[in-house]
Amino acid sequence: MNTIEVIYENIKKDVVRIYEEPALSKRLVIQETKKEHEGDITLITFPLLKISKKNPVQTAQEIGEVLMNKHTCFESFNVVSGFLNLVLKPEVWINQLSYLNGLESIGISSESSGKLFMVEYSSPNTNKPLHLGHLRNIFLGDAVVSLLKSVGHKVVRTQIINDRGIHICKSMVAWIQLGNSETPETSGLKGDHLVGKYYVLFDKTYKKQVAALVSSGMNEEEAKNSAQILKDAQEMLIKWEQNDPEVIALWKKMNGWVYDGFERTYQSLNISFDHLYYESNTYKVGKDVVENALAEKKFYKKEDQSIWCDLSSYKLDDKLLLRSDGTSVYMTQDIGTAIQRFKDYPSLSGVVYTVGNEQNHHFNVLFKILQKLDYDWANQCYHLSYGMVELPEGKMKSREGTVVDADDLLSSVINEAKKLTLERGHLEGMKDDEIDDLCHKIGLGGLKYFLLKVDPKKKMSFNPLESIDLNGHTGPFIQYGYARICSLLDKVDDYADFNADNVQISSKELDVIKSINHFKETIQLAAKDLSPAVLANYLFSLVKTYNSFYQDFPILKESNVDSKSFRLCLSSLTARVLKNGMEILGIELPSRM
RNA sequence: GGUCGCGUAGCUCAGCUGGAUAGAGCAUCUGCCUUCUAAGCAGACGGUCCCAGGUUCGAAUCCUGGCGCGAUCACCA
Repeated sequence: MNTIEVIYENIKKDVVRIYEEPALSKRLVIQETKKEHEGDITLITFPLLKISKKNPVQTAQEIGEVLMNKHTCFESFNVVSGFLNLVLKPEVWINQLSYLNGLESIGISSESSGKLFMVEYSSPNTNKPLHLGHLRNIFLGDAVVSLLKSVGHKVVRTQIINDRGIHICKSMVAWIQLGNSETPETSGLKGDHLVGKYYVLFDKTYKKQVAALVSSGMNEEEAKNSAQILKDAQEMLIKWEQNDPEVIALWKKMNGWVYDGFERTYQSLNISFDHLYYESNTYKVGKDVVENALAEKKFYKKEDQSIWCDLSSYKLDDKLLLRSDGTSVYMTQDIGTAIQRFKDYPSLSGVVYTVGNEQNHHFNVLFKILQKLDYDWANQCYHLSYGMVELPEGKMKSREGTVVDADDLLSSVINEAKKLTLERGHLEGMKDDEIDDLCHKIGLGGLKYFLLKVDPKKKMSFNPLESIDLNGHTGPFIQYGYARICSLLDKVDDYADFNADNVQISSKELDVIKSINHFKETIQLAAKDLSPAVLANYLFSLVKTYNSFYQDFPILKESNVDSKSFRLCLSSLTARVLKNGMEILGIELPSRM
């Protein structure tokens, strides 16, 4: 039985009964007692004064006496100004520990909610390799998937592959004109890096051409529109939408390279997806819907044949949905994708779009358009917006070459982890491939934790040196705490049940139990807010609390069998919480490091 | 200019639906390895919670107005 939960409920009921005021239970504030005061549970009496018609101290005293008389779980109570602090008997906490220890799966819901969610994340453009910003997206999305699962939902992991549009054509044109038939095999480059190279080459050539036109007397505006290589790309996009076989063949070939490259990166990140959507398919759905809606007069057409959605009722500017040349834009594709998803999964309770906050406006508009199209699921779409990742010297800019490449970053954190691990020299007897595996876990875990510990909606600053650091508020700190517990538990064959009467519980042990007791509500909160950071910060503080206890009590040297078993139980439970929690964040815990 | 977001220690960040003396990590300094892994622990130093009003028993938290930073307002994605 979850004793603590029951006690909270009882306090509520009793206070309601004392004042015979059912509406009270909503206004009651019951919380954990702050460290600096004596007690476990605190009831704040200020909201009750109007009903009790007494001063705060008298009210607290009155309630305290009733609770003490009625229940056996309280040792004592004290009143500090308006705060009623209740002290629980130690055995209540020991019982709670036994209860938690007996749970099959601690913190994670074993019951299904019956709801199905879809989470979209990653979704990179297929013209550039992944960078640091994508990593925040990927780790965040993946952790949100696990959070939703751990509160009982079913989840479909998805990404939309941005495989069409003018940006793809740019790489293709550049490859034809400047590529010398270079392939990943001949160049030795990972496919995504190779295609990215031609995207950059396009940009360089384009700028050169614009500059040439300007120096020959054309004004800049005009030059930007008439550079030959840009025209070539635009022409290619039209051919692409017309299914020109040659263009399609090249497109398939180059996209294939990119996918191979991404797949390799995903593998080393331990990431996978259940269902992929391709813009090259969904833009057609979008186009059809737009045309039908036009016929129903939900949208309108301008003289130049472009099609628009009127959003003035939402105080937003009108939005273009089909260009005058008939090709579709980003928004058209996203409309199609959303519709396709609810067609494929009619029982969806929600779709979460993990996309950077620079697109807040885009999603705002998208959801409004879907409402305008009368889809009843439009309000089940949620934009999980996250802030940009910046470097100490400022924003990442591809033009200035300050973009942090995902593959490079990953291998550098793993190398660094290896260097530090070998320096410590605690791994005697471990094989080389085991060490490599361990260092991958540490490096990747450190990186994930670093990107997840910050509130998603805030922009964050990424310090390459600090991310690799293994001290302080980091993933490896938590991994290390876990490894130490594993090593401790390794040294005992088994530990018996303990007799609660023979256990003297210290305040540090109490802190650990209380902290563990918060695990479930932390997950629920994190899932509700779609914020893995809440969980990440919780796990860190749990390790700190545990370490503080661990330091003071040489568990294996304890002569009292019950005390020893109690502490081992506490340790193993902490390890289980850490394992479950870190798994949700997508971080593996090595049992030795 | 309009809209949205952010502003907490020297730096990076916590602070749940308003609650008691605002917390961590890094950095700096001091202790602790003959004791279960010192990637650790204990302690010191460090704050006008951007500013000004308002709401109330009580505000870092809610409201209004400033200031600062960022994003966005594309026939780019």
